[in-house]
Amino acid sequence: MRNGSHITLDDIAKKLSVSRVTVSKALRGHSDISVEMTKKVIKTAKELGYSPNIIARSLSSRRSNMIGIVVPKIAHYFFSRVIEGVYDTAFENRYETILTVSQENSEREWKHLQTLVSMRVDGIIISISQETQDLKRFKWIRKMGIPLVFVDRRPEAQLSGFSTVSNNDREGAFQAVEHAIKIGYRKIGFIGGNLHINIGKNRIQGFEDALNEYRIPINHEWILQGGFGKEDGYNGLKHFHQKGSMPEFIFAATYPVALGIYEAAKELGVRIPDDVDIICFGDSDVARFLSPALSAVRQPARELGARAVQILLENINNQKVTKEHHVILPTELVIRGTCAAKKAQSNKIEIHDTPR
Amino acid sequence: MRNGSHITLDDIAKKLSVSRVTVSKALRGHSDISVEMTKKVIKTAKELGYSPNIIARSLSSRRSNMIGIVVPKIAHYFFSRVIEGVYDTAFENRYETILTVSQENSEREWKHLQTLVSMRVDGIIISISQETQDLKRFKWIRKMGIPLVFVDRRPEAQLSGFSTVSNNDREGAFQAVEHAIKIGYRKIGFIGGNLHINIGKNRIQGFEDALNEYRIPINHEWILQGGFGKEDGYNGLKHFHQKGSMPEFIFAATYPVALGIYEAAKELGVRIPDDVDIICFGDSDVARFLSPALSAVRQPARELGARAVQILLENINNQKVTKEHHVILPTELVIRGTCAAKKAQSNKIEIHDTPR
DNA sequence: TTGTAGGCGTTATCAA
DNA sequence: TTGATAACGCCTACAA
Repeated sequence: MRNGSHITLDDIAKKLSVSRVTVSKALRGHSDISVEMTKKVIKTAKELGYSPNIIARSLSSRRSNMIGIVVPKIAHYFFSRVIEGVYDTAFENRYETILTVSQENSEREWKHLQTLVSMRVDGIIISISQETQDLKRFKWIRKMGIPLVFVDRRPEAQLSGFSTVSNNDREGAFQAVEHAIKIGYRKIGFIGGNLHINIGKNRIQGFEDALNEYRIPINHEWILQGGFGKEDGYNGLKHFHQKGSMPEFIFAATYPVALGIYEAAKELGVRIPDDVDIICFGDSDVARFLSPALSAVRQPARELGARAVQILLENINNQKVTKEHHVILPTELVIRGTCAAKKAQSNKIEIHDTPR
Repeated sequence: MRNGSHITLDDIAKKLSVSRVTVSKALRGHSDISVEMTKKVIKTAKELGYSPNIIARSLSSRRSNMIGIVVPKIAHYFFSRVIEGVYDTAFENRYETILTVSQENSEREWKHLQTLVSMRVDGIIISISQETQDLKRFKWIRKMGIPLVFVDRRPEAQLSGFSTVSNNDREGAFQAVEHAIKIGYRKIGFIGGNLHINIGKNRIQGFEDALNEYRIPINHEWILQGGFGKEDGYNGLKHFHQKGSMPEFIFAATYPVALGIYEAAKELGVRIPDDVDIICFGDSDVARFLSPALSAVRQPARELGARAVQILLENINNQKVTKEHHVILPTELVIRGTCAAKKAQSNKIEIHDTPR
């Protein structure tokens, strides 16, 4: 908002010697106004370079036509696709999207939520940070009467009154681990996630379910939880290596975790998939160009975002009937270079002598 | 902006039997107000669950504390890093960022710019779409008195009154191609970009300068321009293949272009780097895990965004002295698997029989 | 230290 | 079909 040089409705009204209201209505194509008048108004608005003041409009109409979104990260394939879905869908529905990024920091997330409320967004979409445990903030939002939809990540704890859009995390993880078992792996580990967030909980659930179903004992030394980032994968593999106890196969809770594992493996001279094989939850556009090509549980990221917006808009427009929706989209197992077939020498590599 | 249930300054004022102004000042820590009063106000504000209405504040103060940013793409390593830099820097300066995405579409970009102006953002950062040629929109913004800074992509045509932040595109391209020449390549091609955008112009300029400097004739059949996307790389390589005239080495104008080349190569059975070697402008976090590991001209993407915000804020706060800044950040050549050494058999592969 | 008056640019309501 | 008036919630300037 700058040097007061902006043209206002009054400017147009004066020039045309009509009232401000007439101009306002004409510009919005109100049927009240004569066609002739409308044309005149639009013409001079253009001439004067009129740009409607959305802020004033929002204040007056008590409707901002903005939705807010909070994500943990942005330079991250999954989220950037989700965001894309959100933006495109919102745009199609003439909504502006206010993006905020928590950087996996719970405090920052809280600040962003408060800001979005202060901006009087009409609704909020959120995928929570890996640190977030506090439910108060969501109850507050609910009390404020602002519709909120969770995409992908949400608190695992009981929390009603919000719609959710997510993947079938348990099933996706199950399928991946089942596949690993079927090609012969038995020493199977898990890196990433945590239990207070739905995706962490459900993905490890799928992991355990698969092992149980095939009666494979779970070795808790091979389960490393914490966060969803690259550093978690990196530290995880290093940890296994250091302890001299490496699983043959690792299920990575997210794509960044898998990247971290690639990174550590390279550094340690651990060969993928020969020494440790791997699959992860979450695909990426470059996964098939990686060396080795990374297998993954593909999530319909873009659609996740799109659905979230649709549900949110529905909530916004039917404030009274606001029922909860819980959409679960299926995943798809994509097998590439990793997790393709168990390498012959897998029992050759032993605990104490990680090669290279 | 919802069901009118929001607490306002008046609510707090009434409860405390003071005036609205007192509350407003107290909440903003104005020195006018007694410590005691301030405490009381803050306390009841908290009790009532007060959330300041930023919209009203903006309208009244004629300052939105928002900056707008327009980028061509979001699920794109470079831009997501730029955006990250913008967000973090804006956040540190208590500015909210309104992100819009043109999806490489000039019309959409124009709409977004109008929306940002309508939102009365205090300033705008933009990296233009590959289609954008029209300068009128920028002149309009200038006339509106809204500071605007170009990051990375801007119109190549003469346009004054705006600050710019970019890489040393010519130099970066030059170094990359020079490197290719030094390791022995002579049949060198270029894919991506176009001449009406600075980065397209400068990168090919660097390319040509390098060839000229080393007195290597330029084969225009091996220069393919158009856009900056994956599809351009993909179509580019296919085109070379189809025509039966393949360079030994390709400089890709962007990282997505390189990915497109990888894709096409895989499909066609063209081997990288044996049949065609490659380097691209723009690094990525996974480049070193690609097969083969992709060499690149690294851009300080995050810093680009950060600097743009700094300059923009400076422009916003010194509306009068608003001088143009033109920051050019250096790039860094990162050699990995590709472009590492010329393969011996390079003159074996001939035009008509692209090997398997 | 606190309060009053006026205005920011729109829209909604009701009257002409 | 048009217009006058009163919000919307806050801030600035000035007065008490």
